[in-house]
Amino acid sequence: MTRTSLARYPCPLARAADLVGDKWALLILRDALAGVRRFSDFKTRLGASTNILTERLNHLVEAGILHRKPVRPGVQRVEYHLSEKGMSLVHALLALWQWGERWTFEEGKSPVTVQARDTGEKLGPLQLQTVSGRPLSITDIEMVPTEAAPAITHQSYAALKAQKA
Amino acid sequence: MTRTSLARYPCPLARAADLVGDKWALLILRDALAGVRRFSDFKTRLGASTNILTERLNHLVEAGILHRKPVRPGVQRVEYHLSEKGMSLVHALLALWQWGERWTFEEGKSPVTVQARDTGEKLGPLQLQTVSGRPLSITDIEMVPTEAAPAITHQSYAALKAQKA
DNA sequence: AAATTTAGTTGCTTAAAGAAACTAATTGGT
DNA sequence: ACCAATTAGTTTCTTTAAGCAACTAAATTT
Repeated sequence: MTRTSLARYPCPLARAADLVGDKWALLILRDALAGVRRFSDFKTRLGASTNILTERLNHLVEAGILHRKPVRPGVQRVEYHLSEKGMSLVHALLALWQWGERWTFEEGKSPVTVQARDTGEKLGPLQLQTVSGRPLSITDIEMVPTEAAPAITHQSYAALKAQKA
Repeated sequence: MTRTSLARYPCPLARAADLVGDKWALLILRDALAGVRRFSDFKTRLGASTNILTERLNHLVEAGILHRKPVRPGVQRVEYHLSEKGMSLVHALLALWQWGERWTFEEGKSPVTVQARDTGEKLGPLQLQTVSGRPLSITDIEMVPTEAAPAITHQSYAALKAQKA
């Protein structure tokens, strides 16, 4: 009865969810993107207990999303830095952020917001587009299997559960 | 020792994470966006046990993300439909999806992808922009407190944990 | 050099995840 | 119309993980 791991599911969303689909992980990433690096700072900002925080940070490090770096050379105390892989979660975090502003606060009542660094302008919604830059609306897209998908697509994902992490 | 609820945290991301920051919720939403409506279809596609699925669907219904609708008038069997609130999670889901394609599969090996419905073109990355439409890169943005934020911003979020859901 | 802060580890308790077995409506076949 | 199968759950039980508290060893401050 081990906990279901989505790491091997043949779906990008499932695999992403396996790594960051968790409340604490999302909050850690929020703070990391805001520049937080130290264990104690994460702790006070999140309010999570140390064992939980330790475990989540280790997971994110194993996943290559965070990097452990000595605070100064020669010393074993570490800071947690975002890797490129971690940085590129901004879009997802920001999308969730904007959704949260729209649906979990009254209009204009969000206590903290994201804005353009240079002019302070508010952000608009993330724009869907094709690789060539043609803008799309949310009804213009569809999920389709690729050539890389053998029989699995039309099978049940349940079969995957045989292979636990 | 109740589980920490993020529902009252003064942060849009925390509140969003409270509602959808969970593996099963994300997978349910993925399938809902792909057009799945029936309990049994969710079950076979997710491979979750029925009690878990029941609980998650109920949560999403309570949160106003899904709607329960009788399959036909006069009958008590229901289908789960996305509300507008649910639909507007597309950006977040798609951002996670794209991150998953980039970082959890080899190039071009994702078995299922999202594309433009009309031409089948691949999607490009979600584009950050200001309300006026000026494109921004991920380093051009910053998190800032608003006027709606009283003293709380510089306090620890830990204090919030006193108020459990 | 002593006191404090930082970054954890260990042990314990409660809550949630997961499996399996069961039930009541609804639907399909003959 | 009747019986079998499917659908949408509920209930019970076991295992895993969340959360708290107390402790420890480096590093930093005074």
